[in-house]
Amino acid sequence: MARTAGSHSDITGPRIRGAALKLFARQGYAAVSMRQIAAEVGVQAGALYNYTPDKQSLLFDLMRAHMQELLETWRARPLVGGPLRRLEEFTRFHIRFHLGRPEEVFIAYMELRNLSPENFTVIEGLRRDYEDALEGILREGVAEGVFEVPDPKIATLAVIAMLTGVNTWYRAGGRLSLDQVETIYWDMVRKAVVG
Amino acid sequence: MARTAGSHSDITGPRIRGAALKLFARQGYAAVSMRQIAAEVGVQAGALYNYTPDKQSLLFDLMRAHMQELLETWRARPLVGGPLRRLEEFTRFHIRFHLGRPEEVFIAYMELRNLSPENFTVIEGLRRDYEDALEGILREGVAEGVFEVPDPKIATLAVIAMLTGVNTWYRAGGRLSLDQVETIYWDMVRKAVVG
DNA sequence: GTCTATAAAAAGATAGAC
DNA sequence: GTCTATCTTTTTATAGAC
Repeated sequence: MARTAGSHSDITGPRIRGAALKLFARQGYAAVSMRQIAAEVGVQAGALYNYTPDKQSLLFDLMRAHMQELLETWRARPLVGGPLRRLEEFTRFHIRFHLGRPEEVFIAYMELRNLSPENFTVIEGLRRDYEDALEGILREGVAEGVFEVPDPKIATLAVIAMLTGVNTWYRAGGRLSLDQVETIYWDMVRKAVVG
Repeated sequence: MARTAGSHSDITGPRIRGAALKLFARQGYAAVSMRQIAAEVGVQAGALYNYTPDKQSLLFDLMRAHMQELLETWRARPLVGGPLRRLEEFTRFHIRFHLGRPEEVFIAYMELRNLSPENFTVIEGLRRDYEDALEGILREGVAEGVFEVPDPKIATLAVIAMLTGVNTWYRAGGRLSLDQVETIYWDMVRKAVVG
């Protein structure tokens, strides 16, 4: 059955989000024009407005989808073992998830200031939920005497900053396998929080 | 002695750099216009071009000055003690220096992609020099058997990422003093690299 | 749903008066 | 050294034909 000429609504939407993801990650939200996004997709700029009310929504939708997937993927994992085992799970999960989505991660960290105030509040809430997952593990470990952490909140932020930093240097096909990288970071995380 | 009307070359230059620093840090390089910078200084946009050839040079000069001051301040410190002592020095120095310059640090990390290729190469070289300072300490500690680090290069990047992360949450006048923050991070760094 | 065309605003940078 | 004025380009977003 022939498709109506010019009708591609089922694929154009995802392609627009994909183009925005790629371009925002490479050049930054403010430096990317709607025309560039349209050119990447292969349509004219005006057509974009059938899929997004404005440029801001494009950014917000990307960031929200990323943060929600991060949270839901973590929460869907089976809860096994004590704090030490779960901290290792978190460490390896965080590295693997983030290295698998470098563009989304880059945008999520770099473009917070380009969100409208209302959108910023939403994304900050999701980020906070994710941090709470790690903080819960650390507090549990402290309560059980497994971890020695003077300030669980700061340790949470320090560990996440350290782990996320892997995205700045890791490239697939490099000197170390993903599993080796996970193990090296887990070694540092474990030693840092175990008394 | 009366000054020539409209002549302020000795103070306008620094004021332009200060305004650019503030605005680039808050809104991002691409989102800031030359007119905004001029308004912040209290001059018209055209006057800026007496002090900078273009917007790109404004960004580059800020980043280069920051990285050079970071390197020179570190190198000016007396070299005392063994690897453990020097790692503590580095940790406390890094936190104190970075928390004292939140805007410069933010720009140095967020605006790399807005540098021209040639300017990017220069800044990356300075950043690499700074990383080498820490890597040297770690390698020395490994050689002396004080540190147990499977991969000094990765440990360098991990430690710097962790320490720089303090800028995302620390605010003067908060629950913890600067010295307390330094001590908490030093505790984690020490444990992470000592076998 | 996509196109062309355009409105309306803002951008980087320059020219020339003072 | 700073100003006003302007050139030239680019921007986001919309209107209306197909």
